[in-house]
Formats: sequence, structure tokens, C-alpha cells
Amino acid sequence: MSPKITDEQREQRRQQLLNAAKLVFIRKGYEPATMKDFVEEAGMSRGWIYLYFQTKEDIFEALMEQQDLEYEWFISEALKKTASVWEIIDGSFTQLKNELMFMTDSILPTFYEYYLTGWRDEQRRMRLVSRYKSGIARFVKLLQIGVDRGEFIPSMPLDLIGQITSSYQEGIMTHTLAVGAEKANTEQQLSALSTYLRQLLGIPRE
Amino acid sequence: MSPKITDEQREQRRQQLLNAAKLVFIRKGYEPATMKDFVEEAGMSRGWIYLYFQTKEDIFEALMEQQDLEYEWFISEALKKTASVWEIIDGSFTQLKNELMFMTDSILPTFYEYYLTGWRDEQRRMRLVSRYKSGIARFVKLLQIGVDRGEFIPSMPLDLIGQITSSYQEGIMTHTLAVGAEKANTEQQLSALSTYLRQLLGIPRE
DNA sequence: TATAATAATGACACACGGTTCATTTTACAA
DNA sequence: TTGTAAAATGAACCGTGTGTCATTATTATA
Repeated sequence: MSPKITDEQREQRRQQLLNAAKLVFIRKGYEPATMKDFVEEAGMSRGWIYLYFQTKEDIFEALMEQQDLEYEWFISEALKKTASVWEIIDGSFTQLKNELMFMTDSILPTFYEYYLTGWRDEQRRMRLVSRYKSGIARFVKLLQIGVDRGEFIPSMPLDLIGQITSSYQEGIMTHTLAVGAEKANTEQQLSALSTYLRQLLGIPRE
Repeated sequence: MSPKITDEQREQRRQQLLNAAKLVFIRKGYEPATMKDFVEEAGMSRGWIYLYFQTKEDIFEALMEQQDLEYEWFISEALKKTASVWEIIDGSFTQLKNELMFMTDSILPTFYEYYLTGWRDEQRRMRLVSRYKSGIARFVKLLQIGVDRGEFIPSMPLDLIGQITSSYQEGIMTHTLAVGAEKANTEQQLSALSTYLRQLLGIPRE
């Protein structure tokens, strides 16, 4: 009698697969990626993967969960360090800009692909909606802190501002994805978004 | 010796297939749609389709071409009828709103899917870029007419305004697609976009 | 009516990914 | 060293879509 691997080892294996899958997703996108690809990237045998995940979707959801946690952590850290909420928002725009410049190395495009192709599936749609809501809510919460601190005097409901910012930003991202940062004029667009958001939040121009 | 069908008949057949394909694309989206589906929807035999189109991509491109022509025609008609350029733009927002409300009956979602999953393919990317450019150019041309007529006093280059509007609009569309018009607050978002565009174009508030 | 050209058919071969499961390997415990 | 339980393997099967091509159906012309 003897279980061969500890929980920790099992978790390591799982992580190993997720890392491999992430690489494949970045390289090929969501749809074209196959279980076979993951297994090959991880250097394991075909049947092995089913000991850890049942479907490609499971794997992708797990990856997104990780991503979310990282982002959550990033925001809370920033809030501890920074005095100004606007600085955090502006910083995240800068970070976004950098990510968009090297989009081909990012899993972001695959996220969009997953979302935009998944709305016909009831399961996926539900998860999508919940992710959308929590994403907006997180942002609105941040904005509310700014209001409480007297940084912002918003010209419309925070919810709407959150939604506007989110969709505008998403549009910029998809265009960048489609034609590249240069042709989409990504930098200037993000700058325009920043100005627009300032205005909506009632921050005076510098 | 005798050819069996005239050019006109052949064109009819082609159109018949395109109509069937459009239905399938609307119903299933781009990736899941198969040549088999088209053939079944059109009520023809498996091999038949290859007498008209080589690949699914060919078919979809042909559909987009049609769509483009229709839109081109719509704009030129509107320009003849309407005195104000802003009215045309505003009208197209209204039209967009209606389309977004019944998105499931539209081929729009499939367009997005096609775009967002196609950027890794060199061929598709090139077509995508050219479509992006011509789309923006068409809109900028319209804006220019407004400037010439003294309707607009833009606060930034028309190109940038065109890009901003386009990506913002696209963001609203993708969000609507993802979570539905109600949850995405589509109506208010489009109204905010309209206000924003007015401002960028230097049109005084009514 | 006969025939020739071509439109249309659908069976078939092929490729590929998903999934299972009998078999082999591994590592710990006795 | 040996036995054993779990981990890992990979051959094999299944389902599905693609694309081809020999065959059949159709119709204008001779």
C-alpha cells in the first residue's frame, strides 16, 4: 500500500500542466489548441492529462482564476502603497499599454477569443456574465474609494462610468489585436480614454 | 454540346448557397459552422459546394463583401436625402442600437468572432487590416463632409476621432454580445458615446 | 430522338482530436 | 528483496469534417 505522490506533488503536476497549456494558448489561441498540444508541451503521455482535467474549458477556467487572483493582489498592493486612486488607474493604463505593445506574448487575445466565441453556450455565458459583473464591481469599488477621498466628483453614476471605461478599453484592445498597435494608434487612443475618464470623474485637467 | 446553366442561373445558385451559409453562420458562429452544414441548409449534396466555393473562408469573405456594399449604398442614399451629417451619424447609432437589441438574429457576432480569431493567420490579417482602414476612411470621409459644411469644429485630427469612435463602438458591441444589452447597459452607453462624439466634433449641446 | 457536354451526386478515403483502458512503471512499506 | 497500490503510458477505438472522383442525371443541340 502506498499513495505515490503527495498533495504537494500533485499540485505541482497540475501547475506544470497549466503552464504548458498557457504557452499553447498564447501560441495558438483558444479554439485551435488541443488536449494533445498540452500534453505534448508538458512532455507527458496522452492519457495522463485526464487524471488532472476533464476538458480544455476546465483548464482555461483554471488559468483565468489564477490571473484574477494576481490582478486582485496587484490592486490591493497598489492601494496600500499609493495615496492617489487616480495614480493607480493611470498606472494600470500604462501597464495595459505595455501589454498591448507585446500582445503576441500575452494570453489576453485568447481571453477575448474565449469570451466572444462562448456566448452561445449557456454554461460559458453564465460564467462570462459573472466575470463581467465582478470586473466592473471591482473597478467601481476603486472609483468609490476615490470619491470618498474627495479625489473625484463624478458627472454620472459610477456604475455607468465603470461600464463605459471597460467597454472603451475593450474596444481599443480588440482593435489593437486586430491590426496592431501602430495602425490602431493605440497609444493615442489610450491617452484619449484617460482624458475622457478624467472628465467623467470630474478631475480638473493638469 | 451544351452548357447546362446560364451565368445568371449560376449566380442564383451561388446566392442560394450564400443565403444558406449566412443562416448557419448566424446560428452557429464562425468556427462551429461546417461546409456540411451549408450544404444541408441549402438542400444540396456534399460535393456540390466545391463547384462554387473552395473553403469556408471564401464563403464568409463573400458575405462580408455583400454587407459592405449594402452599407456603402445606405450611406450614399442617406447623404442624398439628409441635410445634416450629424443626423446620419446619429441615425446609424440608432440603427446600431436596434441591431444590438436583436443581436442573436444578426451576423455581427460572427464577424467579430472571425476577426478576433483570425489575426494569427497572415492572409486573414491582411484582409482584416485593409477592411479596418477602409472602414475608418469611410467614416472620416463622412466627418470631413461635416467639417466642410461647417457642422463640426473638431478638437483633434479626424483620423483619431474616427479611430476612437470605432473602437469605443466596438467595445460596446462586444460587451453587449458577451452579457446582453440589458446587463451591458447598452442604450446608455451608446448615448454616452454619442455625447462624447459630439464633444470631440465640437458640436454644441442641444 | 440521339448525343454530348456539364451539373450534380454521394460513397469513400483520409486526417485529426477526444477518450478509454489494459498494461507497465514507480516508489514506498513490509 | 518483494509485494502492492497508485501513477503513468500509449495503442486503439470512435466520431466528425474535408475533399475527391467515378458515376448518374439533366438538358441544349444536332
